[in-house]
Amino acid sequence: MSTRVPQERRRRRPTRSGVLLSEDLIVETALRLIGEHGPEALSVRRLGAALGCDPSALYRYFHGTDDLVLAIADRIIGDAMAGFVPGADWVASLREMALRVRAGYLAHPRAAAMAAHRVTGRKSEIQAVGIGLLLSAGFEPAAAARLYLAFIDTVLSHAATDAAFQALPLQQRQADHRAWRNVYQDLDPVVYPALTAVRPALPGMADSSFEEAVDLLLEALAARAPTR
Amino acid sequence: MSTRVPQERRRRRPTRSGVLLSEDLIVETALRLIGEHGPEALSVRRLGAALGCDPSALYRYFHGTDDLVLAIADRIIGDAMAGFVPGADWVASLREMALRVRAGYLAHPRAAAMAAHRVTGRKSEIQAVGIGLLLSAGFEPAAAARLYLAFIDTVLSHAATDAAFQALPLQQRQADHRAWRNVYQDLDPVVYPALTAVRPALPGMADSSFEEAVDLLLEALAARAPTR
DNA sequence: ACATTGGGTCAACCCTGTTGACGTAAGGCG
DNA sequence: CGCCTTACGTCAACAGGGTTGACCCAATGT
Repeated sequence: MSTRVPQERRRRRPTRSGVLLSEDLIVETALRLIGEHGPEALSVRRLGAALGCDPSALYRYFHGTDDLVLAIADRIIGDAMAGFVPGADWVASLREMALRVRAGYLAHPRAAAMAAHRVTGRKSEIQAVGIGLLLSAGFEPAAAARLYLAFIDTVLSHAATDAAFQALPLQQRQADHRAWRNVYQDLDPVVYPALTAVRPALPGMADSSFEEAVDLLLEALAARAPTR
Repeated sequence: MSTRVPQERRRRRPTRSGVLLSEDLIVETALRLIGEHGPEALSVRRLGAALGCDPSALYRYFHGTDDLVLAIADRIIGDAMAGFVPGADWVASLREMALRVRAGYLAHPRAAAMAAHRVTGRKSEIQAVGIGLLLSAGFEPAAAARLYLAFIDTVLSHAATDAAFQALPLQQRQADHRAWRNVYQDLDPVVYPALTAVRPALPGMADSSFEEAVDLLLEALAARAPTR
């Protein structure tokens, strides 16, 4: 689960500035902090200051920074998938799941970039729905599990990369952008004749290949589906 | 490029302990440090100690930690792709590229996990070769660029996720592993009847879905290829 | 041989996560 | 109603982090 200090909490005591701490409040404040001032603005000390409590008070709710990050990741995925119900069309349903995951990450790019590589309970819940969709498509249980894992791992990874790029400071994003362009301008047309033909068609860095990748995966899955 | 302090460097002066600093030596020492003692062992101070120089000396070669990380990422990708030449079979060539990228990341899991989300010059070099392969497959230039971007982005992202998981401390890896299993054990068979059928077929967390995902992508690309 | 300056060193600054002791008030219970 | 326990907010301290500016020495071009 998200919280690693799972004891039932009674004995609430207001902080010095009158705030009643809670796991939810901490996670929400952390998300707000990250969203407003960037991912490096999240520190135990700053979070404590934003909450109006001593930094060490947070250790009553989370075992450490890692725990907090996991809770944040859980919250992001949970929000993104809230209210999702798979439909009759399994391909369309898988696509919607993928788009929801990405939307959730991009809604909190900097938080997602930090947390995306950790497996959490919420992420696992997604798996239950997804494997069911592939079973309904006629795949054998073993194949359904294997293929869905490949699908969702790819979606989560790709979405994480998108989020990580969005999370970079504008300066670095532009520098990375420039790096792409420079490569093509500096390359020798004799060595890479193919590239000169492509140059005008190169996609801008602003675009993401996420949807294209999802389409490719879904095409391959549909082609492999037994009943058609 | 990797180094953001690109001035030609003359005036070499041995350090107090007799070592001649260089960009390469620094990157190699950093990789060694990370490989031996984990990613959190990489700090300017420790790196200085390992090199036998004052920590601040490193700022003559890299503008800061971020620069250093970029240089490390560059080195990893460069090493992985060293000596690669695309063959006649474009599908096989793309697959080899994917496997090389992943192998490179897994060779330095902790370094890759830290650096994987940054775009670097080396990564761009890969693109030149890849787009050429898709052009040779008969794709239009615009489609070739778009599809290859989707392919390589996915491969890099997925490989980064794999590396990030390998980079986790054993304790956390096991905890994440347990989280997966628990979800299935705790789920209600009435709500998720599909899952109970799959349970014995669930893949272990040790396995990665990387190759399966690459196969799916390549299948979709082959199906879309004009000349076949 | 000299002037220039690259670059290694040192000290200092302020940040970080984390922990142990401490005490206060909230809640259960008689 | 009032005591006792203990959850939990607070405080102080520690070790470690990145980064910078001043300093100065020696390697280099002339």
